[in-house]
Amino acid sequence: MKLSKKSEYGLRALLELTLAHGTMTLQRHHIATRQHIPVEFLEQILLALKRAGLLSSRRGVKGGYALIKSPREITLGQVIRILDGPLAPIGCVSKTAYQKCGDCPYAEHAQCPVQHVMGSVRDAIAGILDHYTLDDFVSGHRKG
Amino acid sequence: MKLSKKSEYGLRALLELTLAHGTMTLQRHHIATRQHIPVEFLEQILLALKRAGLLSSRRGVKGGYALIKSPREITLGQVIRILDGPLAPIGCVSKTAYQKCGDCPYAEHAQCPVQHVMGSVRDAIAGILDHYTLDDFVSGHRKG
DNA sequence: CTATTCTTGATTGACTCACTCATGAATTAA
DNA sequence: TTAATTCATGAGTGAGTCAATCAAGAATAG
Repeated sequence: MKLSKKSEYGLRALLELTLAHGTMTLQRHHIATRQHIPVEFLEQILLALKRAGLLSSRRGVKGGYALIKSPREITLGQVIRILDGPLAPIGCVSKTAYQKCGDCPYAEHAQCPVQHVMGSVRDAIAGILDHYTLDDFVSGHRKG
Repeated sequence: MKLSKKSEYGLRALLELTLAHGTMTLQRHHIATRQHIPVEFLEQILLALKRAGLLSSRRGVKGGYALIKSPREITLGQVIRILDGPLAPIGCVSKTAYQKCGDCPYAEHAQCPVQHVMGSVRDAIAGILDHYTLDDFVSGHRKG
């Protein structure tokens, strides 16, 4: 039930990129110093987000990263799935990365009590994170 | 965002103990074979649950484990906290094990956007697991 | 006393987390 | 064209966690 540093850093980096959206590109060291994130680690994160299609990048002197899509189209759920994998607490209730549980004696029947309650937990988590956009994320920040 | 094997096994073991509640004690090998759990690993789990006050145990020939409290008084939230630690996805939103985040630039202001959304996630998870008792757990199973 | 069962604590191998480093490729300014 | 800057790729590392496994001890019933 834990959010990794990778995802936390990723969200904080996207916060900066959302604030800069439309006006400028941000360099990794800029994001790193503003958000207190180790640069080399941040780099992996930004590249993963780029490969997933959320960011564009340019190399060289005036290079940097920028959001490709609108902050309203990117949800925290997407971001966390990219960086941390599925939201579901257990593979057999994941909708984006289902995995049959091998050792569970109820595996075949779909009457597994663990599966039942963990399904609700998954839905609750996804219900929040898949409807919370980067735009919501920064507006909470701006207002606060 | 993941449930450990330890917690999963713990819940499945408690399922057996709940079904047997009031009628008999169960031995670890019995639980282990019925639920396909490695005995030695199960042992650690049962002992942790005992230390936490959920189970009683007896040694010797007619020994075994039994639930101490009523299945209506034990929630899955309690169990998972014992075996896996806090439900909160991040320390700074945990109610049972709060921890200030060290590197977050918003740490002091309580306006941290990550904290805000993860607080809702924590509440959603705890809202389910802290109201779901062992009794609910097995009745879903019995009916299903 | 003996077999059974829980109890305690140590140990293990594989894996993941959170970085860190080294090297290469693109871009721009001089 | 050269040098400086910045992203890109991939490998490596140390600490720690997960999921067991093992060994030796203590209580209980018969």
